[in-house]
Amino acid sequence: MKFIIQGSDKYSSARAGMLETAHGMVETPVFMPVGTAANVKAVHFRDLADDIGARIILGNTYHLYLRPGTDILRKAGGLHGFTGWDRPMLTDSGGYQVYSLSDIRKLKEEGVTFQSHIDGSRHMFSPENVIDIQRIIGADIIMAFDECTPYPCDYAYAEKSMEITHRWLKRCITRFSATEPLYGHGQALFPIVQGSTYADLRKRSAEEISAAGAEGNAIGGLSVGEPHEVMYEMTALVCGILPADRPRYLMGVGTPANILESIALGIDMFDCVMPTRNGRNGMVFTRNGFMNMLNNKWKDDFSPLDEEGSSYVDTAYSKAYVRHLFKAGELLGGMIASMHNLAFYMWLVDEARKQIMAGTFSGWKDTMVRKISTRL
RNA sequence: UCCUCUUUAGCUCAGCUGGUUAGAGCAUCUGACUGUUAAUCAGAGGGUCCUUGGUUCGAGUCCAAGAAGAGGAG
Repeated sequence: MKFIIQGSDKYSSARAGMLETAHGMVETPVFMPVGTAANVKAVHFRDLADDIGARIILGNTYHLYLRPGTDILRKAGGLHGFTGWDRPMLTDSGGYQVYSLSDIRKLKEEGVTFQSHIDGSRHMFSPENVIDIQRIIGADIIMAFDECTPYPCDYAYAEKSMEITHRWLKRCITRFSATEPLYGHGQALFPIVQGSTYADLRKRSAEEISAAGAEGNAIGGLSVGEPHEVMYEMTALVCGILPADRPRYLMGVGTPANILESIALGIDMFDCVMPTRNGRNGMVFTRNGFMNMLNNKWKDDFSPLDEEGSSYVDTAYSKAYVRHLFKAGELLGGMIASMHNLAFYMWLVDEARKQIMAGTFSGWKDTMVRKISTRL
């Protein structure tokens, strides 16, 4: 996997790049729509590719392992074969589920035992089998198995957790090196920096992760409830240590403003459920601010959903109509909002890229952050 | 004409032998959502308990009369 830096901002750490994966080139900064269970919820793959212009999407080891399971995925030729999506993919390792499903799991040195949220059955994830499963899923980029610490997290636990994540990384790399891709295309393994909100832990983790010499690096354990300033502080600190010539991936982030601020700190890759989940719940992001489509004020606003939007849904449907769909509990509302929001996120990172290349990123970013943070 | 039943939030209804500030679901309005256990979750507003009179320390609840609606008989 190759990463070429094509431009960088004079007044911030923002950069524009090109990531070469087995399934094609990815221009950065990039936003990866979250497709947990072999689909991006409420959005067709055709729309995701053609209308939204998604360049790379995410899958999830935990969810795909439980359902449909590795046998089916193997027979289907991996997740690409199963879904028909022929662009790049990245899979998360299940580390986040260790955090989000914390009431039904047990963490030990060997790995994590957990109960399925679907049927309660007992399973175990270890660094080794998480790599094996991700070989079967076959994504272009796969993630190391980590523990995503909650916020707040006391220092002692954060340190202990970070250390186990580091030990797990070594085991992930060993297993990764000892195994081959199954479908004739290469895979890259990204390790994950942890350390909660403690600067010295983040520094140690970033150094340890950098030393692994991976093709790209991720920052995890942020955007779990900590104040934005803390998130930015940790991101800046870690970006200053991670190798500059490799892509940096800030996991799970975030709001449109979070993304622009983090691009300024040197992040190249993002993923977040926000455009799709919040979209299904009636929230629509635009370059002038965000709207809750359930609000009464849209009931007779027949103007386009977003006259500046790039998706066809933006002008095909009015605000009043979309509000009606949400009020009526119609599925189409969530589909329209998901499509619009993803297209908006794509526009946001594309525009950031253009501004970086043109040398105008910083000023544009400050204006944009103000605008997109406004409630309409 | 007579008999029976019903009347409580915008809607559909709970509310015991009378006893704190009359509740629920839905609807309405608002908020939350960050590597998806989420088309989810949370909060708020909203009442002449049909009317009038009575019994009682105290009535949505008991009594009387009336009103409106539904069903039945003639």
